[in-house]
Amino acid sequence: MAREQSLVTQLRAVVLPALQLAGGDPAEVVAQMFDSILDCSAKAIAELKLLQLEHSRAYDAPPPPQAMVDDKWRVKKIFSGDGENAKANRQQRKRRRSADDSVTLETPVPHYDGHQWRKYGQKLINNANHPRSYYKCTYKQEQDCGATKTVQQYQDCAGTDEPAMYTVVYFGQHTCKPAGNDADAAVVIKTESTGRSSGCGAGELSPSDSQCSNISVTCTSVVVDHHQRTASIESSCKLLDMAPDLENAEVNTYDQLYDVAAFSPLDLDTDWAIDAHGHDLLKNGYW
DNA sequence: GCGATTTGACCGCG
DNA sequence: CGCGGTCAAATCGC
Repeated sequence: MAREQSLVTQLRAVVLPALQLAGGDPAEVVAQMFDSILDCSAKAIAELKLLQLEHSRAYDAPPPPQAMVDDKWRVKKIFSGDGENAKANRQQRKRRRSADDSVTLETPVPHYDGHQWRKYGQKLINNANHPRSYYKCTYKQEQDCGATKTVQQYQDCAGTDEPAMYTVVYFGQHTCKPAGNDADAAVVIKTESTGRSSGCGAGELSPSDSQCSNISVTCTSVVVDHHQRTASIESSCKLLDMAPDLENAEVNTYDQLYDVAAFSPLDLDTDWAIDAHGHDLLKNGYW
């Protein structure tokens, strides 16, 4: 995947200048397509890295979630705490990160890692051109999930064809289960017309950010059930313009299944989970 | 109105 | 004392 990403980036650098010389709209459309391809591969890489991390932790005597959280944070002052003083309460919560137990990832699309995050801070860091953003798991409150991450851009993309690159550092481990996720092993491919570009997941990036693709998507929902090896199109969408006979179609082979999926734009903002079939593929080295 | 983001203040650590 | 991480009130936006 990394190799593919590198090659696409190189191809982009070759093709785009030529198209821009020719002038016209195609250059813009092609640029958006390249961005979308890079978005997809970066998300896949991020997901695989996280999965790899979770696997390696599973084999390395995983501590109970709460113990992990407690080990990760060091609290210097513990106040016996009748809570009479708001400052004292805040001090009790003050913690400092340990460099251990963190995973660093470099990616042009820092938000597509399969989890939902809430931004809680932004800070200018010494000797850095861009601020660092701080995120915690959306489900921290409800499910006491201790996962956090920081995102910092380290490569300027202004005036170049290179995509902006971000350093993403993950701390802690997700103990949450995203809402509305059934135990069912079906893969749900869901996209919707939000007007928001596919490249701007958490809304952190400015509209001018080069990672934002302006390709609009109106496909609303495709459900793929690997158990029954069927796919049904749940609502009409642009997908049907490309393949009108797919509506309510039954797809009986995996090749057809993936053909359907290939027409469907990936929703990179949605939580993704690898289903049982995916785990089999992983186990057998197909990915 | 409510959830998410922004931003200045606060705090611990080195 | 400076830096980085977190908090929480203010603000935004749907």
